[in-house]
Amino acid sequence: MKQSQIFIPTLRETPSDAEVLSHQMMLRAGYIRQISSGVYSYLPLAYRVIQKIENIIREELNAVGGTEMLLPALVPADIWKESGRYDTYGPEMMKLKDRHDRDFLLGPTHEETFTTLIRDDIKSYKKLPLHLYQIQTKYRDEKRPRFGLLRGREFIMKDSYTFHDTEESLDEMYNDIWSAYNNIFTRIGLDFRSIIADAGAMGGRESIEFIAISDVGEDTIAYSEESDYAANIEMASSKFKERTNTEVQLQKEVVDTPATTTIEDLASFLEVKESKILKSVLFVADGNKPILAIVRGDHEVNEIKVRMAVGAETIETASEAHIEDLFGNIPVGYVGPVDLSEEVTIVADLYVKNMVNSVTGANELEKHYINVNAGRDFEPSQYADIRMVQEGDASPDGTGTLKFTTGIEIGHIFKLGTRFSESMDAKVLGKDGKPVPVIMGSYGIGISRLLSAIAEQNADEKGLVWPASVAPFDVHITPINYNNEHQKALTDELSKLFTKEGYDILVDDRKERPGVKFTDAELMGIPIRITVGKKAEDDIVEISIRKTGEMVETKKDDIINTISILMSSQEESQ
RNA sequence: CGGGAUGUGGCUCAGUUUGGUAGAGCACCUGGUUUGGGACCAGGGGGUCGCAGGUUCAAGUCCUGUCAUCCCGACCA
Repeated sequence: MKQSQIFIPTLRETPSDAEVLSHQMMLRAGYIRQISSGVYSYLPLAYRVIQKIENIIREELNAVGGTEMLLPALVPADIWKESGRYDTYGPEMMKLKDRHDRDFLLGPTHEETFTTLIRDDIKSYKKLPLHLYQIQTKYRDEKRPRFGLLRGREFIMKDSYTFHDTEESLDEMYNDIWSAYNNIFTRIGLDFRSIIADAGAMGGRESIEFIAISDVGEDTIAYSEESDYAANIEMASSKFKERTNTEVQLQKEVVDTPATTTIEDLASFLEVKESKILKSVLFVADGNKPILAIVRGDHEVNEIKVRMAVGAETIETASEAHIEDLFGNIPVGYVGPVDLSEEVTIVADLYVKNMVNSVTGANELEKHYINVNAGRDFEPSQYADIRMVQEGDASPDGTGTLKFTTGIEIGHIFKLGTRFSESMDAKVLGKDGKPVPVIMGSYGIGISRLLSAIAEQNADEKGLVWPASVAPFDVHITPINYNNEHQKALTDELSKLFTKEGYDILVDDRKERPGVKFTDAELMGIPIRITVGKKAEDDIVEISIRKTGEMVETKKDDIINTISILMSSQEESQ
């Protein structure tokens, strides 16, 4: 393909509204343009990368039994009202009305639409399992779109849905898709991790997130340096060692503790370590059940873990009004688990088991108890892991310690169970002739976000550096002077030869000076560049590798061979 | 939604303090000279200064409102 015929508007300077490297480079290299906050046009180069990514996804999903289809992005509100998400999904949903004043939305995800389809057309377990997927534009009215394609309001997503009559069938397909995802991200050349994630948000029970490691990522993950354990920080746990504390249990006492509403103040006032204090945080589960979560003073409560421990759908920190209701008019700093009303469920972190003679709020203004012991002075309804892990904690699998890193969520798979089939009444007849709700899974890959993730991991100060598997072209031929007859003849000959061999070729036939061609080529980031210059008369050209900057001269007759060696070493190095 | 910042030609920005009727570099067009790392010379096109209202003889500049974009946070997944 000739460069003069493609729309590649490169910029010499960095647009002022781009902060992160991938965004800057994709703008400068002529891949994307912004049309509105979080809404982008994909120019020809970006679209070629997208198509390459899509084809890798198709190959891998088709290999595990998926079939591609396409649903409308425009969704009638009715089916979202059926599932209950029309009211709960929130302001991220792009809502609109048609001329008859009927409610519609632009799909942020498509569980409802797929479930409707299956409900109406699948009546027997014999038609299951089924894995359907689509590649489609999704809409989420994000509060704060950012970082170019990383968090957009309109974005391209691959979403799969699977339908099953048994849990075993779901497990099997979920695992197949999990490994397909690993293949996809590996082929794309990403440094990524699959991590344990929170499935609660989608109403499911098990979920894995795929995270591309990156400094600009919005997710924090905890991982073991010595094993393959990795989890979203909200889901991460650490290895808990129960110790038998030989310290003698002392008599509980009330002490005056004026103006000590924080753990820090209390610790310095009483001259004890923060780890000697019981931290109490009041939550409200499912809108009405008060939960008092207890963790060690130097630990933080993890809301999601509390929610899971008590088996609640939703959880939030209690409002001041709620606290006053239960404890009277005292600051939260004086709240504690001793002598609480039956109404409040006490959940204690595992580490509380190791604590003896602790300090805790006396539920009275400016007073704390000292020498409080769980089991004697209060009885938690359960002990559970409800703390945020900290860097340096032991990995839960016993191998290595936990480190934190940030990353970009590029894929997410969920075992949904019957969350949607029950609310939307999607049932099939089982072997025994009785209707059973269809068991579902859903599986997403953020395709447009992948562009940014790849670019973040593969750009340098000169521009983008695409992995060979997704590069918009395989080889970039830059004749120094396309008007020179030798150079033109050799360029055209090589172009034909490569095309015949199955390579995607971009020829810079523009009447530009060499410096312009080279800097543009480096911005665009095609893996291999062939420079046709003065030695064209002798059928000699230069091959340069974008990633390493390495450069070799080669004769025309050896070129296919040389390139295929270089390409395969590129693939391997990923 | 809270905090911060910015809107002047396609891009980067100056001009706003102190009001006097819009500028530079790059990009673009024409001609010429150049041709292995963002060339040079000459000529040229392109801007209701985000939008609306107000003050004033006069507004890019002052006032009020509004919209948009970006960053931090919160939120969401």
